[in-house]
Amino acid sequence: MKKNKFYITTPIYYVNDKPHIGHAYTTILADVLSRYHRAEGDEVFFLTGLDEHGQKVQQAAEARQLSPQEHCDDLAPRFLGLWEKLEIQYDDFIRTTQKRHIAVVQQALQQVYDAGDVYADEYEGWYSVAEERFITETEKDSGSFRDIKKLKERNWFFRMGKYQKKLIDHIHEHPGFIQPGQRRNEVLGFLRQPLGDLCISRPKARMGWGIDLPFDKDYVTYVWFDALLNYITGPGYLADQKSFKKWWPASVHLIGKDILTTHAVYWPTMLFALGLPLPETIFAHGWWLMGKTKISKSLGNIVNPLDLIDEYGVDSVRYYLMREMVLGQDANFTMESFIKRYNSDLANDFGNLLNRVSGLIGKNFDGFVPEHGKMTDEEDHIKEEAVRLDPKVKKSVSEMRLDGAMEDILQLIRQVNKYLEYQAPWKVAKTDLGRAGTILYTATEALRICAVHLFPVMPFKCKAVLDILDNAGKGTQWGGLKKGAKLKSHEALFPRLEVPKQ
RNA sequence: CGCGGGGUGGAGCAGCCAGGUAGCUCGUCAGGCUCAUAACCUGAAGGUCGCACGUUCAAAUCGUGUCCCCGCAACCA
Repeated sequence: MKKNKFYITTPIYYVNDKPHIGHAYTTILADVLSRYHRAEGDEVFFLTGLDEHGQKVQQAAEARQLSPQEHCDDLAPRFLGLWEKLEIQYDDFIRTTQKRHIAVVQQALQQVYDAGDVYADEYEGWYSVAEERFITETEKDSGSFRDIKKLKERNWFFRMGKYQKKLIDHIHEHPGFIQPGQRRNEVLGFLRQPLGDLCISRPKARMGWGIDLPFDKDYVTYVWFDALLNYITGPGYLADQKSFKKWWPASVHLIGKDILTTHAVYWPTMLFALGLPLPETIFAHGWWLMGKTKISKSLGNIVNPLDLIDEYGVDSVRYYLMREMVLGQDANFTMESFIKRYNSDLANDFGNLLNRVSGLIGKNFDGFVPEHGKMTDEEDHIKEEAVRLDPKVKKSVSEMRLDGAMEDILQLIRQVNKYLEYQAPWKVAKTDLGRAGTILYTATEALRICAVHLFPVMPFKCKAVLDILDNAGKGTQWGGLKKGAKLKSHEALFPRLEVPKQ
């Protein structure tokens, strides 16, 4: 089903540290999905940003002897720099210290307060002096916290429990609300127990880096209540009604599995309290585990996948990340698997196919894409598969199965390699140039279609392919290749990586 | 018995919901081709689908039990 508007978000990243692979993965995934939707003609709004309040930020700033704001201002460009490097085409970059966001948080708080969903109460629990925060009973029992004491503190609470039934009903009525299904079950399991209320304040005496509660100046807002609201600040809640109405509710909140509860429980109840519709989908992906990467002398001691970008190009890293992580599962990052993917998929199959067709067309047709003659069953079969690829990829993308989409495309590329093997245009050309032309046209057109489908994942390399094919059409329909187009000479698209034998 | 997910040839996954020849990628071995980035193509070896019972003409697929791994379990991004 085609939608006209697609509003996708990443979490806003917490700036207590430098950006890492987890941030990069979620953001690339959002970018790839955005690009697929744009390619389908959808209007897209892609929001990402930074979560800059809270205790951890305050502590990180103190450790560097900076003010919290200075600390954030210093880290923000690092994220922006990485997004640039990763070719991320976001539409808006939000920082929770921006005026527009502070205004939304305070007005939202006031609204919820006025509606009677906020009350003050004494909270008593175990407090870790070293960590400067309350810890859970489980954490206390784990014994990994020293210097703990019972502490009683007055705080403001949001009546989250009030919306428990409504949330459960919503999840039941909207099977796609929390994905994958496994996570949905997890949330439903969590909601089987009574849902308590949420503490949404922190006394300034203890933690001052946050947004003032509008109804009590001695407190700042709990960081999650602040952060989640970014999703409505972005499209213009309270500031630009027209824009907000156009974009909200979000199509997809992409998140890591570690922040499922906040997004699937806190956030929806907050939206209920604000009288706003819920996002269509909250999608929790898995984690990148740093597997046992063998250290190879010739490849250097690359331990951070982000370092691969400078070495092997942003496109191959984007491809690897999209291809290697399955749906909502965890994935292992290893140098071996990266090289394997790169060589087998990108160098041997994709890049090599380009060389084959461009080389053959160069030799036999002076580099001009030949006219195709009569299509035999073999050509019809390739064409049929190329046409079928479009709905396949659309389906995989709509289900967030980027690994499946990549595999679908690679299957066609392999099939074209096979087709060439059987048709052997390098032989046919000697006796029947017309027939060879038909074969090469078919292979090249199929390759073009694959490049178009791979474009959202590998924008640089796929643009290069289309350029080599003389500004070939960007459509996924058969026939986008210009007849008589002059192919450009080129280097290997993905030079094979040599791995020394162990 | 807190809730949930998973255990499939050397590795990583699909198949399970709607039972009926166990599929894909990588790796290994043999062969072919030689247009191409020592790439590409074909074939082969390799799995009692964690284990045990049960339902059924028939189970990786449904049910029960059991072992192992993992995730979640509220104020912590």
